[in-house]
Amino acid sequence: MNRSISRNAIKKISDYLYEIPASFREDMKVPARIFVSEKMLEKALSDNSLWQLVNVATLPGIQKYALAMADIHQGYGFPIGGIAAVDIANEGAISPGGIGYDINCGIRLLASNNFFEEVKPKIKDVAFSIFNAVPSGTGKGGAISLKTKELEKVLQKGARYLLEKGYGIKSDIEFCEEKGAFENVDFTQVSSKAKKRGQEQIGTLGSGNHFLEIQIVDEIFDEKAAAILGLEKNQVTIMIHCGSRGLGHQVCTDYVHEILSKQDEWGYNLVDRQLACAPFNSIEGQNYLQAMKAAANFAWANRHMITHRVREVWQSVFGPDCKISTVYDVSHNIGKCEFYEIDGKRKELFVHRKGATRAFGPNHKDIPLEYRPIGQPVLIPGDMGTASYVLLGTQKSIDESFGSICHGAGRAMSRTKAKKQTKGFLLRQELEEKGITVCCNSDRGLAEEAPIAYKNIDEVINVVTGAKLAKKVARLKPIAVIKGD
DNA sequence: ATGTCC
Repeated sequence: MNRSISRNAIKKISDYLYEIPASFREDMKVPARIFVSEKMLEKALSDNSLWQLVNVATLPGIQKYALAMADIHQGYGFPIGGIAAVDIANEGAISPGGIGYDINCGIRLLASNNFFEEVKPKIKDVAFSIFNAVPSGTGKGGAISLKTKELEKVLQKGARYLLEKGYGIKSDIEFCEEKGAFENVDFTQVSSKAKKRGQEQIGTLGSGNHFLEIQIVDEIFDEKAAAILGLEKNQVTIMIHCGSRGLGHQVCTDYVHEILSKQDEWGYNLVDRQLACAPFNSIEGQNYLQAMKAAANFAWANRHMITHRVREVWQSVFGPDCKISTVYDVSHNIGKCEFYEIDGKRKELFVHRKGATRAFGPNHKDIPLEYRPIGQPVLIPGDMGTASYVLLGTQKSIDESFGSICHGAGRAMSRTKAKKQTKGFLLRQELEEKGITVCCNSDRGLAEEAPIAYKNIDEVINVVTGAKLAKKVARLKPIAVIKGD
């Protein structure tokens, strides 16, 4: 099978948009489009990610385009940094690979009411206290332990259940996508094996690229919007990047297995088995949807509990009057039912976002009232030790990319390659020399996430803002990195 | 991403 795609097959539409026409391969139902610069397109051609994007264009019921952003790289079946929307009423298919193994992996940004000068002298103290209060690393649990019935409440009510139990504050929920939970979720679609894996993992960070950073607001691009989001220059923020841990992973594993066994039954003959999908309206499709929603609720509860722990630590270090508030929480691995205009008709689509962040423009009803005039905050982490961005979604993103943009810098090399090319202890030293406190038990874990293993975040951001899918509000710079091994 | 292979 030829998986390489030649540059000649790709048509330039504008400086930030390229297209592989639907005529490129006979099984494509729609064109594949990638929001990218010429320079970054070269990177995308170096792995199988564009072949995967072409495969996505064959998905039953896919509408308009198979889309990818500049942070595209190879994933399970679907590329990471990709978006696919299918018509629910007209043979649309739901695919676990289009959402990813880490269901509702996402970013939460917290704002403290402290400034850099106040935090600087105590940075090691506060960073290591958070490192101790938020368990991290592969397979790690131990923040709290939930009984089966309690875990089931988390699956049904997400972060809202934890708020009822006395963890966190009401505004944490109000400034979270979906207000911290999908409603009316049938949690019985989550296997007992998945539930068991989740019981010890609420309030834990995980490993890989998951992290918690203490940051300062380094630059403001839009003073008015920043004020509405409660951000000022030199203010200290905390960014949490994690997902649904072993529970979400098990949900994906369970349903990929089930759905794979029925491809023939549904008359699907997909070019890559990793694209395995189910008719959206089939029993299996609906069961996966429910399990996916339950796992998403688990992830929101997870970030909510971490927020609670950070707040406790912050107040113990800087005093009880210090405030930690949730600026926003947004997923970048999720599937959602949303309405879009297709050929002049309003249609309900199921939008797969895999390593892609929702970026709704102003006045959308799903944005908190306070933010509605400016648009939805979009939180984009950079690679370790560089910078992260706060952006706002635009109407153009709704019109051109199903209300979505990128999710981060995107990997430029595999974890194994990164480990070979990097000395973890040197990287630790470099970060410390840049004034960044590093809380990580293993140098190997650091090496996997080395900046050279990632694309340049500024370039990725320039593409989405250049294409006017989002607007810049602020740039955040890390002063402490907390991560698992 | 992930009890990094039931």
